Amino acid sequence: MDLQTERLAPQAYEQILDLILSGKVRPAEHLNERNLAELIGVSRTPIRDALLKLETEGLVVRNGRMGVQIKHMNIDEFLDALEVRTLLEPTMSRKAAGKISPSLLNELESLLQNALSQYDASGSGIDRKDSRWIDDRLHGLISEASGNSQLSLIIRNLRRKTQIFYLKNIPERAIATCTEHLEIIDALRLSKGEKAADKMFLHLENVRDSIIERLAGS
Amino acid sequence: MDLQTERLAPQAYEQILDLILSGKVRPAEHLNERNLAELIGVSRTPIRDALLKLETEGLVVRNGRMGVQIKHMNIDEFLDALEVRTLLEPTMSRKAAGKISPSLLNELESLLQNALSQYDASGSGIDRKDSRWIDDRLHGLISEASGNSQLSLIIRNLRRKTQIFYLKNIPERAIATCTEHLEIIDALRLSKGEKAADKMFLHLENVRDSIIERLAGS
DNA sequence: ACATATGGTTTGGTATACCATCTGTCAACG
DNA sequence: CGTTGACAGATGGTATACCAAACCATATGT
Repeated sequence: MDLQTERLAPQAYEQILDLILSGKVRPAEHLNERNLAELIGVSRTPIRDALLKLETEGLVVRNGRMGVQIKHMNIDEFLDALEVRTLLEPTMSRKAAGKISPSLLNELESLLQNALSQYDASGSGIDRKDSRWIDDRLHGLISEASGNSQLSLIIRNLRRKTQIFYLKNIPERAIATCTEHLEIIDALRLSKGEKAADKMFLHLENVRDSIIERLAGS
Repeated sequence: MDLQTERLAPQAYEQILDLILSGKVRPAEHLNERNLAELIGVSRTPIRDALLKLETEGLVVRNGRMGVQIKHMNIDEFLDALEVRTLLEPTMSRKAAGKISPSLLNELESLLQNALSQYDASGSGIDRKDSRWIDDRLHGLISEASGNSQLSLIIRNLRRKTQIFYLKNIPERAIATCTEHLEIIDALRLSKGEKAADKMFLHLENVRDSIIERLAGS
């Protein structure tokens, strides 16, 4: 194998995480360590490290000798995670207001405007990978700016769990998400912490409602 | 080795966790996999599994080839964790009120009364191991009763992090903690969610203040 | 035809071998 | 005496060997 200086376990982790969050492997699908090892081109050891980490993060479950599979999130667990996010992310936004740098806000705004105009042009919705990347960047930067490291870690983990659930989100929600995010950015830019918290709260309520509505319809 | 039916990694995890939380190994002390393996009587593999899990839970840090050590929590990280707990645990208590069974409340109350009378008798404070066990049971049962699985997981992890920090807590706080916990239990027994949330909030404020005061004094 | 027995295959858990790198020490040299 | 360089030991990361359990499918007996 290559140099030890570039550790293999983190790379395996990223690749497996991408398989999960991009929906390339579906919940209930069984993975096994040897196949993953061959796929990624390393031995079982880094794969096990990665799976172990994913397990303690709650993204996969390992069923004894029945292999590992993506954690199946039922609606209750999803709502639980979203409820905690609703407790934390408005507070996070309030704390971030006035601390996050204008240049970062500009970057976020242009990302969002870009996605929106891309949608107008194509009419075919926003690529989910792009959408997820922008979401991660936005929530990530805001949580960093909030200055509470624990908050950042927890929210990142919770967001992944909710992402697993709505892998096939509705295109219209992607648009609404953009505009709601823009409102949050506006509030942050004006250093209006309370308003940012409100907007974040409403955003999460909308996410919840759209999921509930979608499940009721099916 | 023994049967595979009893997996070794979880046992190693529990033992190492106890070493950490009981203060048998101090922050900054270096651990290495081979010594731990010999100490616990298994090979390196289960040890690595356990350390990996502890790392992703944020309780230890692994510095490349410089071994692993208990994560050193500075005051800021402690306050961050406690701030998140202050956001979550009152809500948890509110949700638990009216759901937690009276028999569990009775069990908790007798545990606390027991600890208090033991203190009165000996005058030498409450054994830290007992104290921690009661704390875990109380917060654990309440978070379970809240019905939000994600909340339980997050709070358990946060509590461990704060526990690492105040390993040598002040004996008087142990007493105050008991009485504050009893107040929370009372509120829960009367199904007064709002009061339980208030009491939990005050409890966490007191924890924070006592730590800050103690650090200022030294 | 159905239930049970059985052997072989697959899988994760554990142990161990190996390697590249880091650490620490000691000696040689300025 | 101080600095540096090299060598030996130790350490974590990775690969691999091995095992017991679980699974599957075929065979066998009733």
